[in-house]
Amino acid sequence: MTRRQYGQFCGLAMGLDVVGERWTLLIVRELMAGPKRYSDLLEALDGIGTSLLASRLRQLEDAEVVLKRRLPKPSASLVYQLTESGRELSRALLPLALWGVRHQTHAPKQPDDMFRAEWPLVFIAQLIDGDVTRDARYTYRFHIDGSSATIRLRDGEVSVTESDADDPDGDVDVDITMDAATIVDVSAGRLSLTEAVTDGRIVFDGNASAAALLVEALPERITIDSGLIDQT
Amino acid sequence: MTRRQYGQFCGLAMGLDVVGERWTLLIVRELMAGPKRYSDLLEALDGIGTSLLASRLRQLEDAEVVLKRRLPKPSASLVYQLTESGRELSRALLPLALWGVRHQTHAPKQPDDMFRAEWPLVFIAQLIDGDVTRDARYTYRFHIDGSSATIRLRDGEVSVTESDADDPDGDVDVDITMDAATIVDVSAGRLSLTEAVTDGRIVFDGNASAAALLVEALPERITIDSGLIDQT
DNA sequence: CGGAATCCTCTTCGATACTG
DNA sequence: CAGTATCGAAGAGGATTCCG
Repeated sequence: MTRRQYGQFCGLAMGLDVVGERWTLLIVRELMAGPKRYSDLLEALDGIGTSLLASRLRQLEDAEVVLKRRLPKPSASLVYQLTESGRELSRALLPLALWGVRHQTHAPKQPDDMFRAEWPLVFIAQLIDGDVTRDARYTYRFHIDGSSATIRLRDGEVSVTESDADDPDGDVDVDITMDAATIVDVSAGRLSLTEAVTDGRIVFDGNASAAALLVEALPERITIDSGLIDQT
Repeated sequence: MTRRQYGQFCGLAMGLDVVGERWTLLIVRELMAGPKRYSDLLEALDGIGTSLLASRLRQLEDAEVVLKRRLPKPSASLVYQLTESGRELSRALLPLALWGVRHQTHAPKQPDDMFRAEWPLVFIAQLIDGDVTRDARYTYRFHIDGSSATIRLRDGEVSVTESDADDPDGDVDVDITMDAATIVDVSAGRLSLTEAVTDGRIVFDGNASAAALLVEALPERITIDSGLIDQT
């Protein structure tokens, strides 16, 4: 069984041969918030159908975008995670995600739309200026429309993970609360970060200097070019 | 008939709801080389099938990524072209295309792979540094594996168009010849521009200072981050 | 002739059921 | 928990036909 390919000698077409099918890039997005198990993916990607997920994961493994790994001792569960190539792909998705949120926000939020706090955060995390956060070791827990996710700054690295809202996890420095419409307005550049804060649409609670550092490390206003600015 | 949507309140998912279906992004890539007629698109996108092309164009019009326009007087033919939103999308595709060419070049080139000189050039043109070319008015004709395309620098703007190799078009300043493997190696960063020139894999013929300007305006070596560097 | 709509076949997707 | 098997529905590919 040979998958449908475009048969074009072109970077975009070759990329789409690998990650252009339905659901594939959303699986990659899920794994941008750390390694996940098969059933985590199945739960996050409502509607995917179990055999299609299995098939997509196999394709991504074959393309060396994703690898399957058995977690050490206590858990011993199988997880899927991004390879180096997968992480490079995830950086290439930021401009596309910013374009999508900027041009394609139909209604503010359909009542039956799915939403997870990690979805915007894996992209916004890419906008954090590493020079500003180089020596910081802070943990931010976001609460957005009933969903929670955590951004950690460690040794100049930024990581995003999902989190249960009532997970004790005592190392949280700042709790940040907003609704889904707000983070989309900010992501689309319709609302600047300070506007959102002064309007009370984003509420910080906890270590004030940690909160200030995060605001300083993010662009004041996200533009379509934010994803194009070199972050080295 | 309601199109298949992901139903997720996420920028990437919303973007893919519009441009994530088969062929859609390749239609956008075609229009990055200027307005084209229906039958031009049908010819360039081998295998698409006429009714699918019509349907995709209608979706892109509805999403205001593409618009249909009647050309003035003499030709009076219908052309499709990118809107401002479509041009922003095309900028967001550069990192994805660079990822694709870097990680997914299977064999050097399958003998039955389609190829057009404009395909790599619409992306490479985005890497041209506008500060360097601000006052230049040069025309470069590329000849790659039997296919030709033209890059024009005008008033700080860069445009790419397809061109018939034997089109007289007397305003060409430099002819640039290479094979498809070379431009892919350069795009993937496996070969630097000066290496390619000194190895004779890229041959310039014409106005030497125009040629030197183009080389100066391009990155010496294309990296996965080249698409992420702000070009303002 | 350019720009499609129709029809038919084949493939892919989505959902449910089932298995190691 | 991590998938495979199955099957009806939707989408894609190719040829032909239609319209202005």
